[in-house]
Amino acid sequence: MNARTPTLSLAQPALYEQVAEQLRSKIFAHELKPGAWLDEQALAADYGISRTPLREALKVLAAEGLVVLKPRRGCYVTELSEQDLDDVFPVMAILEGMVAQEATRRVTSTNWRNLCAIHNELEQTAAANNVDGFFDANQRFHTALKDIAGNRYLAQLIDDARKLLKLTRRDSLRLSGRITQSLAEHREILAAIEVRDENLAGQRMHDHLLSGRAALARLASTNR
Amino acid sequence: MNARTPTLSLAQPALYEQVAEQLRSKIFAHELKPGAWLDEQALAADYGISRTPLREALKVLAAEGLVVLKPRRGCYVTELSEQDLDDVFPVMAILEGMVAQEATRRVTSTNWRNLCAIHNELEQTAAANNVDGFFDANQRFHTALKDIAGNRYLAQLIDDARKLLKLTRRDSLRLSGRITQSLAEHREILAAIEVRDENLAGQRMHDHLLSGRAALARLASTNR
DNA sequence: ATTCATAATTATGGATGCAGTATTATATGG
DNA sequence: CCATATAATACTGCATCCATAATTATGAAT
Repeated sequence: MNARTPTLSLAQPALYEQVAEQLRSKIFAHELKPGAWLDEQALAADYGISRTPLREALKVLAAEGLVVLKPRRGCYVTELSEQDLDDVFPVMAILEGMVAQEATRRVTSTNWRNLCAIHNELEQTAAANNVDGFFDANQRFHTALKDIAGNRYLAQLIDDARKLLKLTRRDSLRLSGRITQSLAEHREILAAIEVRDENLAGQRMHDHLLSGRAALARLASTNR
Repeated sequence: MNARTPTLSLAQPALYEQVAEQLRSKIFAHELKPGAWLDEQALAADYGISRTPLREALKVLAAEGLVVLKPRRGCYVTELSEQDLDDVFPVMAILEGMVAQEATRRVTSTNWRNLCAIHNELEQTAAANNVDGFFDANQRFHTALKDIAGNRYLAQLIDDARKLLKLTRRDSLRLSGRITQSLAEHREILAAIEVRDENLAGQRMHDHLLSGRAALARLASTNR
């Protein structure tokens, strides 16, 4: 192995991957709404590329569940039903619970300080009623736990599930009182980690996720 | 909607899907071994098709984790490390545990009779030391539970994980004594379902999967 | 003989072109 | 005026072709 052949290729990702990422952003931003048809040649022309890499990108997105490919009929952005949410959320709750459990087992003093730092941001953004800041810190808290848990497969599944859930633009944190409740739940989770009670931490994280689902359901019923 | 436009298209799957399925079989049969390079034009020539649908199939397999795509360097069958197995198995144990729990909650008398019928096959094939028969009935038992649980997302994750595990040809059931132990565990799971103790059923299924992992690990150490 | 540089070969990534099927528009009959 | 049949259009799916990067083979120099 010499300097000329970088095995850890920092090479730019393939074109189809770049396109897939662009499309993901468009889907998450609801620039491409659920149910919308993806016009291959229009998109290809848009990006100034041919249909070949674009179609490969669509295959990837289909595997992630973000779009559905109807043979001979084209590609459409996935529409999540309430039933789908009811299927995905409990699974995600279990998986996030497992992360919390595993992380509690493996947490070091360095990790712990980092978690506390992020939690402080949660406290402060919540006090300032800064929803976006809370959302961001919340995301980083869960990411930090995944890193501590150290199970790449588990982390992958959770990331995939989160991508799916992003298809619904609804955000439970915008529900009145939800931030306060979410913060309280986080405090309890952190407390369980502090005393190294892995089962309790797992259980509380699990319930935390389901509590988020319930909030989302309330949001759905008020929004109609 | 008229007879001319079958919305439930029974149309044959796209070529890239057929190819993906063919390749999956080859990978599972270890005709294509972990680490092996997939020669695009050779395979395309083999199937008598062009490289385009073949490459689309490879994207799908990559998303499933069965192959890895190295930019500008080609496509290789995924090699699972022991670490990967240690990551995947606990997750699968959790998921299968959730299936058992959910199925216990929803099982009907009809379901129950079906489960018992399959379990009887387990008993008989085990008594006859029919490993392949036991393997098959075992598969159908788990599938039946997934159907009863009725969570499509959960079922999908488990199927994906099982595909990954098929990359290792090792089969814990071939380990001496494993069938007897597996059968005993199944009996306990069934008993928990019978008394509708969902938590116990989930716990026992979880442990059953981990017991399978342990057997696999023993197999790995004896095989070297 | 071994190592490095250079040339030839080969494979991947992407673009273009074409056939077949879905969809839409048009026309004809009731 | 509406429904059905037919024609026109448009898009998907696949094949072929080309450019570029990677690998291998060849040759020269130490």
